[in-house]
Amino acid sequence: MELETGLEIKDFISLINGRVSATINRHLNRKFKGAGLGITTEQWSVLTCLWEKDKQTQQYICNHTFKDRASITRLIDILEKNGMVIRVSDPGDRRINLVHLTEKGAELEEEANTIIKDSIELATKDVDKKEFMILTSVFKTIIRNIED
Amino acid sequence: MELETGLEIKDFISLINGRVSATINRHLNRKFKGAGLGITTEQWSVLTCLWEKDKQTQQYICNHTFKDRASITRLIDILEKNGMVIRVSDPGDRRINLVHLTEKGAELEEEANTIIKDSIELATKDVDKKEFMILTSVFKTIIRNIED
DNA sequence: TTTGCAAAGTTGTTTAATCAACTATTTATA
DNA sequence: TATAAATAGTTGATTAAACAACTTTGCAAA
Repeated sequence: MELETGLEIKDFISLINGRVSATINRHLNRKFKGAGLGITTEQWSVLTCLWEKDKQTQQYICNHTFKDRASITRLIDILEKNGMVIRVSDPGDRRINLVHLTEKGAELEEEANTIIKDSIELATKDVDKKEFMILTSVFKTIIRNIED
Repeated sequence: MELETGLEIKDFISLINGRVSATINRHLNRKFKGAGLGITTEQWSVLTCLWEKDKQTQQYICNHTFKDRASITRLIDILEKNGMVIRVSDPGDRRINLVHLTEKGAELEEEANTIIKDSIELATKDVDKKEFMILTSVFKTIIRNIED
């Protein structure tokens, strides 16, 4: 099946079914597990927000991870259960939870970043920087075209 | 954080967290739902195998959708429950199920493909064909680098 | 022939995303 | 001030992926 834009539909299917991101995710989750970090890549994406700036609201974490409120509630449930973060109710606005890193959660940063960095370098071996920038810009266009 | 390849780590994060494929998936699932098709994009990816050639084994469907056996078992459970396909045991090798399209399942093809086609054209508006080909080739390289 | 191994599927458990409905709190407005 | 609307977060239901353990069936080598 061919599209009016001249693109082949099957070239789009790995994007639809998320084969590339699923492969990267699987790879990284195995590395995390192998290193005994005790977190998944989804939980890692929450922690990156806090490593950058601790004590954020759940809403802030939603915006920065592109996940919805329900997903963040449940990811933080697990992170809290596993002792990586704690919820602290904001005394100034009691609707708000400020998510605090624990020492255990803070300590993961370095090792997690090393794994991420190594994996990205492995994944993008032989990928030209210019080509990667094109991919990034195509992504932005697609998101702009269809988001919400 | 910068990588040795000169790539920025944050440009890779939307790939890790699958933001683009998740956005496409969400968009398509809403279109399918809006049109009352009664299938998800994951179920659609199974059906595409059968529309191309009916009466395939579950293993064949695994290979062509890049999903694992357990996922295919459950997707076919749902498709069978909803009357889109039926499992028929192969008399020549009783380990094998041949998955048959029902009339209902076969009839979905045209409408589903129209939705897919329209959505892809919307998503790739203003995306240059040459740029899309680069994206496809970068994907192939990444998968080759890290798969299994 | 039997013994063992490979192949095709299934099932249980955990993690996650989506969507809709819900509570609690705060802010705006009439 | 009373009421409505917006914001922050939670919960339930459904669909899905990953992984390991499992059953059944077929095949090959000893």
